[in-house]
Amino acid sequence: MPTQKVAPDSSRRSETARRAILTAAFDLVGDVGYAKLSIEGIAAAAGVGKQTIYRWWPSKGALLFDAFLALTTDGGQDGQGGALPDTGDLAADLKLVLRAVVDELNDPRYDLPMRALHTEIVHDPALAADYAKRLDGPMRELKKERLRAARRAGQLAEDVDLDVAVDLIFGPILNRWLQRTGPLTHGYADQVVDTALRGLRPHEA
Amino acid sequence: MPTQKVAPDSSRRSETARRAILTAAFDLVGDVGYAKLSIEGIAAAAGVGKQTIYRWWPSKGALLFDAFLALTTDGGQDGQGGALPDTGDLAADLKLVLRAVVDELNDPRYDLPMRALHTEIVHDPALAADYAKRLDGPMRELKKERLRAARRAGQLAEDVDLDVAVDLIFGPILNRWLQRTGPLTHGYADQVVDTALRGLRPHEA
Amino acid sequence: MPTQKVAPDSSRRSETARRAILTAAFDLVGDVGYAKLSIEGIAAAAGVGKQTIYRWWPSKGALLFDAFLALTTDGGQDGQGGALPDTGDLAADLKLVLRAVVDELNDPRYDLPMRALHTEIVHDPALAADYAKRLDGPMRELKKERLRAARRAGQLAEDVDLDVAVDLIFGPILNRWLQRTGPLTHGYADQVVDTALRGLRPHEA
Amino acid sequence: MPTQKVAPDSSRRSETARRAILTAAFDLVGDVGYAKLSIEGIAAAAGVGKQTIYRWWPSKGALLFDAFLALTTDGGQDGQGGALPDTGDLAADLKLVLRAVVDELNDPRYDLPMRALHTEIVHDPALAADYAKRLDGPMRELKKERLRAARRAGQLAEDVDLDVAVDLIFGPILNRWLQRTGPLTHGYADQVVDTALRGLRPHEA
DNA sequence: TTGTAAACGAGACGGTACGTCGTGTCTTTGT
DNA sequence: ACAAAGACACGACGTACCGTCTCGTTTACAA
Repeated sequence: MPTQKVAPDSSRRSETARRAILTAAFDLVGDVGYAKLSIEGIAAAAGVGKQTIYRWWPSKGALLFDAFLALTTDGGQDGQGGALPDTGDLAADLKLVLRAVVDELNDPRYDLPMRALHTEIVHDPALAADYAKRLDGPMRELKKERLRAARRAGQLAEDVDLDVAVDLIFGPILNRWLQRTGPLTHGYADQVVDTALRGLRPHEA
Repeated sequence: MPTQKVAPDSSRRSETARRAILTAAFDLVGDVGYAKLSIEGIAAAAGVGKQTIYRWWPSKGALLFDAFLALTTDGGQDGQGGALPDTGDLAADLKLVLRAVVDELNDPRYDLPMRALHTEIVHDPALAADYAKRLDGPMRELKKERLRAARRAGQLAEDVDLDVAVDLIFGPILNRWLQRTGPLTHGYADQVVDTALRGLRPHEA
Repeated sequence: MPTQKVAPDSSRRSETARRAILTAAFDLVGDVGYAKLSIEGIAAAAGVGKQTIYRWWPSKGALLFDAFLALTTDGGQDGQGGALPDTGDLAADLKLVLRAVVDELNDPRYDLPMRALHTEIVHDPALAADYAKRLDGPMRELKKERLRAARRAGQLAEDVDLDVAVDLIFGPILNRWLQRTGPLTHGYADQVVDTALRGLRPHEA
Repeated sequence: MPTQKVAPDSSRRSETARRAILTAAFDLVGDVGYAKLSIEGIAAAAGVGKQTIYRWWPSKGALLFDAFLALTTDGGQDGQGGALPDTGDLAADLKLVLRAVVDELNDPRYDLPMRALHTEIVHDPALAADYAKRLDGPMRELKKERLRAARRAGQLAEDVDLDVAVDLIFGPILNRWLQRTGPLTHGYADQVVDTALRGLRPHEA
């Protein structure tokens, strides 16, 4: 099997500059926030000419997205081989995952960059599509895979739409984080999982 | 019944200018989008000096919020007397409401302004608090009221946290709208309601 | 002899406000300089509404002029009874006067206000006319009077134009002060008087 | 003879922009006057960004000065080779020069710009120093050179300070122009020269 | 003595310009 | 050919004042 190497945009391209830019972008947005994040600032922080940024990224959002992708997928491999845990207990596994998500969203190191990225996505359909394909898509597939396994194990209704299920489980956490409508805690994560699995209706008998 | 008079911020304040600004802000954000929305532009469109905006609003977000509040609460009374429908059939009622939400989110007249407002809220905790108190809060209360009625009618489990329930029902729609992870249709709204009410687990016998 | 009282512009006019404004204007221009002098600042410093200034003065220059007139003519009466000294020695008398002028121009308390007033005069012909009539005119008359006396005493050529003579004596000092083309000293004043009186040509035998 | 090339402030600097700015500044001040002269207006008239002005000039006065220098020294070379006329008749030569000065000061094309420049010099010591060195200084040297020649020819007293002499001859014209204390005519110029040369005292026998 | 009309302090208003910052493009000068 | 550097035209920022315009509140004259 041939080594699957991601082709660089150009053989001429300076890998040094690329990494410096991505790192600077990620760090800067964490420091100064989304509103004060500027291409100029990123270039200066990266020790790079502005043109080098404009040459390779079409928009601040795209750069932010790449920065995010590069610096979160780096050490751990969230999206590649990282399947969701499967101990057989769906609720427990989901709680584990959701608690991890909650922790990440509460981590100030990721909070600002993720909010920034989120904003760009909200306003840029092209970026949203890219996001759906390269970040949300793979993640969602992993989640659906876990649910499929649960269904096979008889822990999930046959007629449940897996996408809706994923939305039901992960949507509320994201919203509470974005809009700060309440504290984002492990307890809340557990409640969401339990409620989503069980449903809102009274338990029959 | 005493005259219900809203106290103005200042007796000196020009109501004409205030309304012109709010209208211009709302209209402009719909025209040019969030990224190109400028105080300068709003002032020009409103026929107003910039200082008049800076004098009364602390940030672009606050202005946007007020504009949103003033121009959506105006004709219809969303938050005051507008209780959620209660026909006795919880699922049907929720679907009705959610479909209305979907329609609104799909209305290009509201799409851009709402995205803009959302972005400001995401990045400004103070504004988020204001939003929680003045917009989301009352709405949420109405929703919870409907759920309480359903619970009294035995259509809702006694031990369900109402806030979590609201999040479960309304969160997914908001997310799909923001991130464009899929088409925002009546069908999707129905699916969310059904799944949320019934739960993900297999139906017991 | 009836008291020669200057009629106020209006019986309603507040003398308190008027004096506060003139004082504030003079003091402020000395503090912050001409460029940063603002009507708004004067009003604030005087504890007065802006309109009270606009009501009584047509321009910043006019106000500055009045302030100057009021606060320099106050204690000593420069223009009324203050004839130039006449000891019989024209050169000595002129040197005395010129040295006093030099001292005044070197006094930081008067430097900035006078420069400000000068600037307004240079750019505003109407103000220049007013200045010529109310400040420069009387002063010049006094100077010419002294020169007339000198002429009667045979110390001045019969055919000398007195206005030109005054210009010749006082012009150079003013210029050196304004343009800082050299140090403004008593010695310079003496040189100017001597040279002006004697002329540039070689002394005949 | 080596090419005498003035070093630009920076190799990167756009000569086009520089000239456009200087020209626009000079023209604008002539059109709208000193009070209404704005950097913004100059930039617009020059088809240039404001920053390009702020980048290269520390103040409006400095820009005005450069504009003046560039646009008056351009065609004719006022300061370089332009020695004062020397026909042997000092009075006649001085009258010629002074009449030319009078004409220039009366030329509406130069009146407003010169008043503006004068004002900036009066209020800005740094600019005054620059002016003394680059404009007034060379001019004054030419004048003094002519006077030195006259002295050598026995037409000037040996003990006369040449700076004072220059002040005496040129000061009055400048003052009358600035303060409009009288009409600025050739006749006045002649009178000043005659009086300055002859002195105010009676002609001895 | 009491209106009443002005001048007053305060300050909001529509504007203009300020001086700064960031945009995205372009040019210059090394590698 | 790409990169660092940075000038450029442009546009928006948030601030300071402009001169005009109400607002109540004194204040002094006239009824």
